[in-house]
Amino acid sequence: MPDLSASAIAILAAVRAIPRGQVASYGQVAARAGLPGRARLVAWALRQDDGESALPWFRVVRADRRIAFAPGSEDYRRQSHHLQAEGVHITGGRVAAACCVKSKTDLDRAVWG
DNA sequence: AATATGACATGCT
DNA sequence: AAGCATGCCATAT
Repeated sequence: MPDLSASAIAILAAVRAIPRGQVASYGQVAARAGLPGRARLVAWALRQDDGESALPWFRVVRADRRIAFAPGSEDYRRQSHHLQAEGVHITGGRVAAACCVKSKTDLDRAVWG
C-alpha cells in the first residue's frame, strides 16, 4: 500500500507545510509524512521535484541544522540566500536553532491544521 | 541480479 | 569532537 507516489506526496506536503522563516530536518519531515527513519526518501523526493514546483526545498536542512549541500557549492549558496531572505540567521553554514521547527506540534498543526 | 551511491539519521568509539 | 559503522529506500551501473 505505501506507494512511492503516496510517500512522495506526503513528503512534499510536509515540506510545503514548513512555516516561512523556519526550517525542518529530513528526519522531521519524514516522520511527519508518516515515514519514520526514511530521511533519504525525503532527499530523493526533493531531488526529483527540484526546480519544477515552487516547493520550499530550502527550508529542509540536516538534523544538525547544517545545509545539506557542500559548503560553497551553488546549491548551498542558493539555499542560504533563500533562508536569509526569509529572515533565517545562518552562521558557519548552520541555521539558528530558534529558526527550526520547535515542537512537533508546529509541523503537526501546519500539516493537519 | 549484485554492488555502489546519495540533498540522511543515530549510535558507538 | 570527530570519525566510523549500520540502517533505510530508491536509482544508477
